[in-house]
Amino acid sequence: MPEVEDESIEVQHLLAEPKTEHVSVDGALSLGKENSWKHTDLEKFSYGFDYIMKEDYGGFGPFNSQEQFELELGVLDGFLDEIDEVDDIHAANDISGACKDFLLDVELADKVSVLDYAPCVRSNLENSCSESQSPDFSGSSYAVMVLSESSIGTNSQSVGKICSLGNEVKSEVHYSSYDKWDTQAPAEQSTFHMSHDLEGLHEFDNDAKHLASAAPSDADENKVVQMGRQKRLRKPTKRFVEEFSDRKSKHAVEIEKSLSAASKGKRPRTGSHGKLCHAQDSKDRSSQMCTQSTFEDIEKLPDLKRLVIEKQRILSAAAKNKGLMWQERHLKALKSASRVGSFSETTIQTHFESQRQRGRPKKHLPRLCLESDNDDIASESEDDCVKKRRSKNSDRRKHQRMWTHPEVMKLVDGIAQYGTGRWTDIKKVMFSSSAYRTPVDLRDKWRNLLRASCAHKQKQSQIEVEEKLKHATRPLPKSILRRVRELASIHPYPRFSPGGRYVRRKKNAS
DNA sequence: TTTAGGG
DNA sequence: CCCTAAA
Repeated sequence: MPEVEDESIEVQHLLAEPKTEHVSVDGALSLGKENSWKHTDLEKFSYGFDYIMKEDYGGFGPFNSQEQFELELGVLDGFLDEIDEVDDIHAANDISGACKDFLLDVELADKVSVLDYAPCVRSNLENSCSESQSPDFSGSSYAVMVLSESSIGTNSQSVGKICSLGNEVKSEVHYSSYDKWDTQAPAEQSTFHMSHDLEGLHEFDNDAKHLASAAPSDADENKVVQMGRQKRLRKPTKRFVEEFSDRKSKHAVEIEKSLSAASKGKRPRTGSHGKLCHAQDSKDRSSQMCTQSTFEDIEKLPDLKRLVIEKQRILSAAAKNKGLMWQERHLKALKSASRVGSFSETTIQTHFESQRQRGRPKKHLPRLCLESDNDDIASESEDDCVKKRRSKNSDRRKHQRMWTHPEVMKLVDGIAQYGTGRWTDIKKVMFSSSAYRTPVDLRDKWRNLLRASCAHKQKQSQIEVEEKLKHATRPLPKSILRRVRELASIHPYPRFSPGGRYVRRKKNAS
């Protein structure tokens, strides 16, 4: 066990070394987040990562031997699975961003990491970006992860593609993967996922050709060719499916809000919107086609599988929509941040932080201009907007972000320093790095803290309170509570009486 | 724009 | 967390 830990730390260190606080490949990949990485896997991973960075971006490099070829494929065996294990597959979106940010940091620090792959990555990323930029994949950052797989046995080779053009980074990762789903499925069912020459995915043919030309033996070539032919989407893991469908409604609401906001013209519209429109639209077509093609076969499938497919359909819809709020929310931060570097920094950091907070919705594919979802049916989308606007009022509590204890402590410190009433200052000083905490948020949180501390103060129902705290996901430590109470007496918040009870000002006070 | 207060 | 009013 200590061995595993050591390795984990080492890998984390290597990957995240340039800037541990904000950006880390480890954060994006969720490496080390779970202990599932075995010692050997870690070794493989670090080697494979290195190799990919050096050779595999933009296509397979030459292989010295059959063994090496297979090794490199095997090296990343857990790669996709890990991404799947991350709370959602859109973590992939951040991988490229993380890479880029990582590179920027490496450059800035003028420090070459131990792996010494940074320059290589950069050039290859750029090459890849400019080379394979196709109409279907142009636009701002989003990610596509698709797997194709040979039909031979259970050892499958897959190609994952990660595009993030918005970050001016496009990366490709080739790996092999053992697809549990297919091995569980009877032979005749395993074809249900096959998609037939999807336009949006035509780049896979290119990948396959890369592979084919690089593959040392005929056997591999065969595999590779089949790979290209039998393009299919990887089915999301069960966990992914469940989480996604759980959040689906929430994201729908988010979109509604953004839509109405955009229609009101209150939200800033920048050039990136247009880009996004294009990219998202293209992606929508791809995913639509994917889902359609899977849908065609739905009749033939058993009920269980039909259910899964239906879920998948919902997922793709949700996936398309999830980025909207992300984009809107980050627009402010992006505007104030410097153009290139800070972009990925902000996004990555946000993603990283959200990763640490279980149960919180993650930020996802940037996605705007839903109206363009159905180019053919413009009127329908208008109707949708109306419907959404109508149901919008149902719940206003959207994109909430759980307050972590460190955050609470920062807030308390800030109040101790500035007192209540200077929330903007506190925000600037204590929460400068977290764009998602507005001064209003801080104030609201302080109000809640006061309430909590006051409730704790009242002895009568202390048992009840403690019960509640137990049930709470993150009960406030007594130390924090105590500080809040101290601070409350030093910096009395206007509407709270000294006694601690929340006093509402009478509206008709004369 | 920021803060206060209500929902 | 969201919204509005007021400063």
